Amino acid sequence: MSSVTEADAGPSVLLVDDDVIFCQVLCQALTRRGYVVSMAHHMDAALRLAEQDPPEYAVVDLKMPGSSGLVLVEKLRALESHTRIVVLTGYASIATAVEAIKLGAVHYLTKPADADEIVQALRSGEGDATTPVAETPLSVDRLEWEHIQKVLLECESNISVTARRLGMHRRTLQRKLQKRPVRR
Amino acid sequence: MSSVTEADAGPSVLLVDDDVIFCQVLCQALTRRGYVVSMAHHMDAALRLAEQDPPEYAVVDLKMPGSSGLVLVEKLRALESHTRIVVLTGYASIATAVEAIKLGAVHYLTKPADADEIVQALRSGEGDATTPVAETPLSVDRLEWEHIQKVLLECESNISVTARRLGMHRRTLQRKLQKRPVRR
DNA sequence: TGCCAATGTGACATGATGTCGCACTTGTCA
DNA sequence: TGACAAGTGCGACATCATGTCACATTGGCA
Repeated sequence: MSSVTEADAGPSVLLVDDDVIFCQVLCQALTRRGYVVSMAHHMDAALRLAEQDPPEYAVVDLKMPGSSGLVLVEKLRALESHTRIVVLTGYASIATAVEAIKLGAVHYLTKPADADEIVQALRSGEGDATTPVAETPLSVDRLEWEHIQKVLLECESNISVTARRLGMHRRTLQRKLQKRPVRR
Repeated sequence: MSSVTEADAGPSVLLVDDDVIFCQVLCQALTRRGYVVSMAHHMDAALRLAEQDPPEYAVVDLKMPGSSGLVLVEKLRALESHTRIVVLTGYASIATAVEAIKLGAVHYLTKPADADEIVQALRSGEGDATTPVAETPLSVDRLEWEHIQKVLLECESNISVTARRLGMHRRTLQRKLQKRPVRR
């Protein structure tokens, strides 16, 4: 948890991601674009910063030590409902995307995403039904990933319970969760 | 476009999906659960039904002849903002999921999904709480089997094409098809 | 404090998968 | 009719994923 605060005006943005390097790079990119950036690498630190000075924007990762970034989205919104939050994760799933938007995130991006994309997402307006529909169905691997994520969310991220409900071995589930999701 | 309307009370639900068989099966399942179901297989028909009598619930597919189901979500909400809409699609993506929720859908599911899941989604987060929590989700194997069968059908049983679309090796697909009639 | 459930991780036998090759069929087209 | 492209079924084999057992650690609860 560190903070880079400059004296003058510029929209404030809070970065929350346990990947320190990633944070730093993104911090630079945003600073260069005129944002006043603060960073946190886990939930507690993020909350402390936000309580002290609620940011106008926030970029939060889903996979963090301890609890899910979804919880953070909820808390940030509770603290200051005008904060525009973008979820950014390398472990994206439809289940968490739906949840994130319901909790009030303005957008949901998958890593890798460049700074321009992120800025655009932060400022994006309401939805407008123009998103094209995929032309190919999900691959089996992807479908499995989505299903697992869905059940996992229903089980409040309890891996043991999820494994039992899916009729799969806990060890196997763990291994699948560690891997990054396949595209498509 | 047909409609199954019964005289008495029961929450009304509009099914919109160009897959006629799928619609009929789901219609039966919902009717059995006490819903008053009407069906449409493309947007115009759906809108006509909705204008005439806005439903309390709606289940809409994304991939339909003509325009995207997302447009329909928008229009249904414009017609009657209390309609609780669930998007259900075999061509899911994170982008459309985010868009659907922003447009006001209450949930976003990927096919295959069973009737219980759909009902649960329709009611999710509804005022009077009561989230009965799904008992046993489909096993991963079963899900995979259903998905394969669906795509195989779309590919007119062409195993090579299906394998490519599913991102799996043809040999593997063959083996899977030989083995399972699959339980549970 | 001891118990219980959940988690993260290592190790290992076994089964599933990706990959290549080949023979055979079918439909198209010059 | 022959050449050709695409699909199918199946054998073989190296590699990877899975199920299974074990153990240490953590956090809640009585």
